[in-house]
Parts: sequence; C-alpha cells; structure tokens
Amino acid sequence: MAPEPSFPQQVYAIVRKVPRGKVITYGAIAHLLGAPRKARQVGWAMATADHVPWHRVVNARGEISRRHAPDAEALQRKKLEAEGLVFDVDGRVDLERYLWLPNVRVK
DNA sequence: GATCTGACCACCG
DNA sequence: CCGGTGGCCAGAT
Repeated sequence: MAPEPSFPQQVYAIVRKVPRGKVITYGAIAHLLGAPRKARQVGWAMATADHVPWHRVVNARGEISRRHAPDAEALQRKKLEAEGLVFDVDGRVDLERYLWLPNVRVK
C-alpha cells in the first residue's frame, strides 16, 4: 500500500501552489482532497502549518477567519492587499475574482 | 475516555 | 447574503 501523504500534508501542498494575488477557501481545499465535509480539519492543518502561505486561505465567504492571534488577522489582510487584493467594507474579498483552483489556470 | 472547543462548510429557511 | 443546525475530527482538560 502506498503510504499516502497525511491529510495536513496534502493541505500544505495545495496551499503552497496558490499563486500570488490569489486565495483559496478551506472548503475548496477539502473538496480538492475528496473530503468536502472535512473542511474543519483543513483549519486544524493550517493551525499547525508552517512555511506555507496561510494568508492566502480564507473562509467560504471570502473573509479572513478568526484566529487565535488577533494580530494575524490584520497581518493577513495586509499581505493580501500587498498582493493586489481588494477588501470591501465588510473585510471580504470577491471570491469570484480571487479564488484560485488548481488545474484551472487563469490566462 | 468523556466532554468541550475550534484557522469551517453544506444545507435549509 | 444571513442565521441556525448538523457533521467531521483532532487536541486539550
């Protein structure tokens, strides 16, 4: 049996592929891994994640998820803005515009 | 080992 | 889009 990469590891692999100026949602990641209901585990994976562009991961509504460290929320927004993303007054981004999915290269 | 909590989402209304 | 509910699973107490 081929030792498949652990769930968190697969999550990291996807997050690392997210290009600059784009974002991905937890649900999208879980869905890509074939576990649409496992989105929560994606969050856990991110919690222990390191050396991954975690700031490019937002929730299903395009908003920055509430985290343990309040500072990180502002930091995440700052980084995304630095990559060209625009937040609305509600602190959300247009997923239709910024959501990135693998295999679907935007020209 | 039961219970609660948590970087969440899909579904329903 | 918003709010409530159920589900999933790992970590902490």
